[in-house]
Amino acid sequence: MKESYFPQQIEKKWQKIWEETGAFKTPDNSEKPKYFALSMFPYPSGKLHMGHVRNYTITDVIARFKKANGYNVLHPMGWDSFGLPAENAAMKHGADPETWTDENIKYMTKQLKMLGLSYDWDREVTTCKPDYYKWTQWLFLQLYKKGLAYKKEAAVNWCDNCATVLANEQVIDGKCWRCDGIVEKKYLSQWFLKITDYAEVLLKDLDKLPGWGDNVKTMQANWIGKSQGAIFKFKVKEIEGLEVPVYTTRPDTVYGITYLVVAPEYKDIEKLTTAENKKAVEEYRANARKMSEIERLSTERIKTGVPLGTHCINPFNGEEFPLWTADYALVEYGTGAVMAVPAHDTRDYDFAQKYKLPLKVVIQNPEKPSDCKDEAYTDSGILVNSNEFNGMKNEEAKKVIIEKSVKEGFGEFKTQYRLRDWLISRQRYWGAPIPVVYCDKCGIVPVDEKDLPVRLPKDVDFSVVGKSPITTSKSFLDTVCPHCGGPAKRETDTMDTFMCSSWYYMRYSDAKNNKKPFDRDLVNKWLPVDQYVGGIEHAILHLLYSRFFTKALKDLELLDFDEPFKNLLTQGMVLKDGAKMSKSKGNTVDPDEIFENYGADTARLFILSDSPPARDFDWSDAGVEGCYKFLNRVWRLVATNAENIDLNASINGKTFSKENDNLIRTVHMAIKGITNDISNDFQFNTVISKYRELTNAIYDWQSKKSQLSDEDKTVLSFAIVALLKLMSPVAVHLTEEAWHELGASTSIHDEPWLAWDENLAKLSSITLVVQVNGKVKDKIEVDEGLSQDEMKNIALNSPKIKELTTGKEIVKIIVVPKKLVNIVIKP
RNA sequence: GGGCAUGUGGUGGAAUGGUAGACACGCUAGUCUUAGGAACUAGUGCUAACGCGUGGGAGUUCGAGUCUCUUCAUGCCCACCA
Repeated sequence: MKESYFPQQIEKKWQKIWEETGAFKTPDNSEKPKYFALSMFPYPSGKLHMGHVRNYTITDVIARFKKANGYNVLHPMGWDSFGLPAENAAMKHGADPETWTDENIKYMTKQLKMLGLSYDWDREVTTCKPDYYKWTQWLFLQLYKKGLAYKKEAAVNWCDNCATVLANEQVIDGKCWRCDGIVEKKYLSQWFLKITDYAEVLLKDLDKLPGWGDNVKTMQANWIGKSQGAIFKFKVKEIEGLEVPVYTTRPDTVYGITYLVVAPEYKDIEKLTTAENKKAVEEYRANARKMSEIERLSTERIKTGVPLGTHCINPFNGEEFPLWTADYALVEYGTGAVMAVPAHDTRDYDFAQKYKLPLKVVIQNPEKPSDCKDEAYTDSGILVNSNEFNGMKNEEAKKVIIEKSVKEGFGEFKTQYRLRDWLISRQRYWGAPIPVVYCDKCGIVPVDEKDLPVRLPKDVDFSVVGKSPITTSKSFLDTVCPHCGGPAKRETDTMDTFMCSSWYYMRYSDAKNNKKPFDRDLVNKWLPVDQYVGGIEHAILHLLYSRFFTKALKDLELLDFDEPFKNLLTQGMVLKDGAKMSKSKGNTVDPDEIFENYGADTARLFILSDSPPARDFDWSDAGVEGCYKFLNRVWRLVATNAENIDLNASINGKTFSKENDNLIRTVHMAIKGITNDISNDFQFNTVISKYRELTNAIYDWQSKKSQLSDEDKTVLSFAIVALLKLMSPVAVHLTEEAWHELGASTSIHDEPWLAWDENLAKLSSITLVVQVNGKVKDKIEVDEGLSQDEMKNIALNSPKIKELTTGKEIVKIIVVPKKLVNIVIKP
């Protein structure tokens, strides 16, 4: 065995052998229990970045660990390959998006293979291929038939740069999530999925996910945004028969209303405006329309509004108050109208201050009454000025006040969600065409299932501006109506790529099926995903959509489970010098260079070593170097001892010298510690520190031996075999090469994981810690298995302790078995 | 403004309520080398020392990095959602 470590040669060699022998193929049928380990599949942008390396290494180590522990592991990979960058590249370089995407996939596949990942490539899924998007389209049709996909005219988020609409989830601070362009509101007829039908169950079932982090769950819960309250209807004084309904979560403050606000886009606003106020209201509304989302959402912006001239009547007490329009009321939430209670709501307070509107106190803190002149009182308290409800606690009043409104016919209980329906149309080329046609006679008609897929046309002009390139195709647009056979036009919108990624993990269970998206038995066998690993940036978008899809497909009886991902690990970002790696900052590290200079095993080891997976990881060149040196150290340890190592040596049933016994104990402790660290939240950073501890221990042991006896060789063999096996999920190539150099003929990756002996996984002696008043004052080496009294005596007889306790009154003595004695004295 | 995280040496980070700083990076000496950015050995929280030390302040406990309250700072997510 060569004493020098040449990762590049070793890695290429084994990658080839593994591929040729089909080492990572996953059979559908196996006696073993299943385990589905999944990384979020990448967008084929061109090259892997370190975030990918981290993500896939984490999942790969999990997959290999589970495989060694007796599971039939499904560990697939695929490509989220529809999307705008391909189209932009096409526009820039004149390349076909398909060619551009294919080339990227080819290159990135090569990189993934160089990383030594244990994927079953037979199950590869590529969302832009017709054999995949056919089924995305098919699923759309099933949702359409079930009434979960619909088209409607709506104010949508429009990004001019990308010339397409965006889902609410894709608008960040009023800007486009992709290009940072300013998002405007436009009225367009668009396709939506009815995710709001599932709002309640999507919220409630978060409780079924103990394997998800609370941060992700609260983010989803906040996004769904459930609130409970009431709708009250207010009669308009000037107009017979017209009512303005409002949604409120504070029905207890209903006696404190002093005005009412409707959104500028409110449907009845023109009717509610008097002739004198018409001009001012029109101006205000025109201005609101022009404002971008960013300006409008700005918190710092001072609230503005204008009166409409009309009034409403409070049905609870007959009071009259004016109607205003102001853009702090949102047309798309609740009813688009708000009852304003300046005394008990900070926004209403600010507005009332500005326009000198009155305020009326109806909730009081009995300990600290306030007239609310200086600020709104928004905490709980006792009702005042509220007729029969005076003296009630406001939390109790909420219910009875709504009950009164229900009984008298002007109100109802109402649960409201902030979640909106999912807008899935995109006016872009590189996506799955929405499979419907428009017929003059029959209207919207779904494409016949047997005619799927609706293929993307090739005869398109990518240089067009301001509209989708797909509309330039001559072959695509005209078709016949599947219903009446008459002439019809195809839908030119394509689907949001998040549709494609909402079900890809199901396709892995039956990737080659050309009869259906997946076989029901196979999807039920492999899913849900046992461990999903990916970035926190998908906490809302992808993960919420996927949960919705799973529930909808269950209702369509295509599968039998209701949550797609049992356990979720959200990995932290990869940083360099404390900042996120990005091309614009110029602080990226190219994985290819790392593979070339140090090898994949070093990259894998390092990316797991410094931080726990959920935390951000700071890339350092010195750290890479350190990992490379460590692998060299391991290699040298094995190589210099190759002649002394017998893979078949057994320590069972033998007794050993003290120092050999100690090395055996160290190995058992390492097996136990590493197994527990992986099982417990995948703490790979401590796993790797235990590799180092074990390696150091073997070197130490060896440095005390000038010559090895047969017993020594047996113990050394035991330790080295354990070290290699424990390291095999991480340093996949090095351990395989060493394993074979030591004479094995089968793969180390087919060896079972190691078991430890609880009696050996601890030190033979213990350190007795002696404290006085909780402070450590002495440490004494003692045998294990002392009685509590013996421990106490040893502690009290220690010279250091005697010195401290002489002449002092001992109040009590605490003894923790096998650990410590704490002597409490009076000071 | 709301929610969720996170605060431990020069740095990344370890610590079932029981020896704080495992394991590394870095640094300082030294050995071996023509040389070393290789390898190995020793040291490395602060303090001259008594001692002091897990962002600050309180509390529970025989004992707190860990539990409770409070406060500050940083990061992320949401944000005029009535």
